[in-house]
Amino acid sequence: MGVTKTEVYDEQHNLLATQLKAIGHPARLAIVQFLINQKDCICNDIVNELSLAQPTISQHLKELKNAGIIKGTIEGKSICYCINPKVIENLATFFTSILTNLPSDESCCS
Amino acid sequence: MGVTKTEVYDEQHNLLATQLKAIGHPARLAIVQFLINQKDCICNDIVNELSLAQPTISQHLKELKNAGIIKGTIEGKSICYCINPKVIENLATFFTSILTNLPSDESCCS
DNA sequence: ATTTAATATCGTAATATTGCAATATTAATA
DNA sequence: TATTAATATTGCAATATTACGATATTAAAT
Repeated sequence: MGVTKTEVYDEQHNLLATQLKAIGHPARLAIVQFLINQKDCICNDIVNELSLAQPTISQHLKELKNAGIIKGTIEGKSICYCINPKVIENLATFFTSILTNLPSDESCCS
Repeated sequence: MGVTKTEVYDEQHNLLATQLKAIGHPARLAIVQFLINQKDCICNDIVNELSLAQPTISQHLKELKNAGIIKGTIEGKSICYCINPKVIENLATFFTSILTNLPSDESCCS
């Protein structure tokens, strides 16, 4: 089949999964980290940085944008892509809350 | 092609991407959350909880295990699967560090 | 030793993803 | 308005993922 049965889970789950999946690719992770380190964040710089063709990177940027990880604004001939702090905050919260909810006594799998 | 060019990125990147990708699926996310809420964490319970067939869940558990997200120990007839706190801690750190490294002034994409 | 219950593996069909060359679009500049 | 530079879209081949039925394995219980 190959189709993820999204209808089985609730909205929150699917949203979170979409965001994690978007960052869960080395190219897109590299793009995210590049955006963090950079002040000016323009696609062509990324093309020079990563060993991927321009269309490939454009596609990855699109996916990151669809997932809400980055925002893009047209800036003349170029485009300015930036991290969307809210989504990152969400993800940070998700993982830290897992940590606090873990049973402190390792009764299992220890 | 369909092949991710992992050789283009460094080890750290690929590892992180693997872990994020593993959790970035609604079924596996649901499994992780189920494990958090549960004391006894046995596969058959998950089968009853999620609307997926047993082989499908077994496969997802395998992927989570391969990515190091969960650990499993045989417990008689059943298996006890648990969250691996170290990996979750890593991921939490990753996202919180992104937040702290973001430029406070929204000079871009504001 | 059989049976039963829990989980894993195999095989396979359907769909998704990755990557890129070719091409299109868009906006600044000459 | 032609040219150029930056990015997006299209089309496609190769591979990966998802899901599940059928079947195998494993260990407790009878």
